[in-house]
Amino acid sequence: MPYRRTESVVRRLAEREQAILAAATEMAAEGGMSAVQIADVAKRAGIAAGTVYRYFPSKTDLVAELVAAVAGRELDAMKAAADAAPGPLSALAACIATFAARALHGRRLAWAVIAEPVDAEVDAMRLDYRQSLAIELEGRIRAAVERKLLPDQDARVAAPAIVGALMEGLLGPLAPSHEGEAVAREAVQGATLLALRALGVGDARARGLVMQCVLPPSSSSSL
Amino acid sequence: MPYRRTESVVRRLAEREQAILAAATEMAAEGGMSAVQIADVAKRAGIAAGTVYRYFPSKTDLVAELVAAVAGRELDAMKAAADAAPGPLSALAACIATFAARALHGRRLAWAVIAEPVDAEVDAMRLDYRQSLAIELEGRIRAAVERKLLPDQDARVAAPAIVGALMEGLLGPLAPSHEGEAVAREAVQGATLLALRALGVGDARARGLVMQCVLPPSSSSSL
DNA sequence: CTTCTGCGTGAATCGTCATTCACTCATTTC
DNA sequence: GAAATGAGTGAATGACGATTCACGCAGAAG
Repeated sequence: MPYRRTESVVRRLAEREQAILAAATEMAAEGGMSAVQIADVAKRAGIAAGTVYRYFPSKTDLVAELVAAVAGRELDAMKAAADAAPGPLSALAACIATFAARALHGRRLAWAVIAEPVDAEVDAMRLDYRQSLAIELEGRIRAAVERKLLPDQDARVAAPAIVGALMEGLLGPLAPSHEGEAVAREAVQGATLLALRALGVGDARARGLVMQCVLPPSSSSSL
Repeated sequence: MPYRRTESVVRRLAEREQAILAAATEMAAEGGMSAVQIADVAKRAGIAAGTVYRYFPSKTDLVAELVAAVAGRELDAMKAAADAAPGPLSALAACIATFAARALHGRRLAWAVIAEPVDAEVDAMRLDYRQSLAIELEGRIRAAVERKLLPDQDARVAAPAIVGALMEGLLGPLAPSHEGEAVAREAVQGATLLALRALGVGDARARGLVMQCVLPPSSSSSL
């Protein structure tokens, strides 16, 4: 009978794979993408460098899974928040506020996953995330435009622009530090307000929407 | 008498320095920052790799000068456009439209200089540019807020957010291709409109401002 | 014309990481 | 328990680029 993996071995292998992924994610969250180095990831996961290659064919694949995992969580959160909203505009607001709040909470990781410099191959994976983000927003924008809740506009341009505004305003190196919880909340509200106005929601209406948005507690972290 | 550089030699040296800078800028414009490699830059400038180091102590310094040169031109253009405008809001609109139009024209270079991934040291230089951009906008926003032409807001957040929105909407990898002159113009107008609305200018008013903005001809390229 | 300074050269060097591989050891099979 | 399988190891390898340097040569000084 050929060699077969015992269940306990299978579990250990799966755990180890998760440990590697987790270690890589932590490295990214702490030091950005450039800190994700095989030797360091391996050390943090408590294994040898070569072992990483028993689980991931290349660093690119590892990073791709990392990005996919983080992106999936974030997109799910956005969709959930939006789908729970009463109308198209509220959904849009919820979507934006959720992204903003969660991104701000796991700031460095969000930046690493969405915008930080890496090599071309990894970049392709990140594009997927950005695209998913943009597409999610795009759909919500289109829905609102169709019902005349927003002025006519090209959602193809608007969606990425909103993503860019939030990234740069909240995450980018120029963004203020957002230390305390209160400050962070304010920043998220300000950014959301700005984004809604950008789409053509009037200032007063936008303020109302922002206030209605129960900001997701930072509990379900993006880490 | 000690060795002295003849005037003709001085000129040649200066020309060569410019040639290196120009070559580096072209490489960045064509292939992004990662294409700025000493060996290639040297080849394009018609010199040997080692020679580059007679003019720039390190690659970082070379890139820094590159960024500074491009940034200076762009900032000047923005300031000129804004200062020629009749009022604070027009100035803001002109500023944004000018940045958008010029960035779109030299798309790849603008992206390379402002947002593309590089190493930490080079990044510091780029921060300066982004900061200058943001500060320029920030001042204009503050001026408009003071005169009650815009709703109260934190210009520290708004300015970078606008830069981010323009970058991501017009330059980023997700942005549509903007082939023809007409399409590009439309994209710039759309982005400017979005930016103005983001700051709290009403949709109608914003459209008027955009229309008034005589978009700078693509003549004074950013290359 | 001779000597001297210093620019230009580009092959060699150095550093940084990802990736590989010959080997050891734990687990499985019989 | 012995043989077979494959997981884990980590030093060695390789690739990629920036940076250096000893040498040849053009132009400057006298």
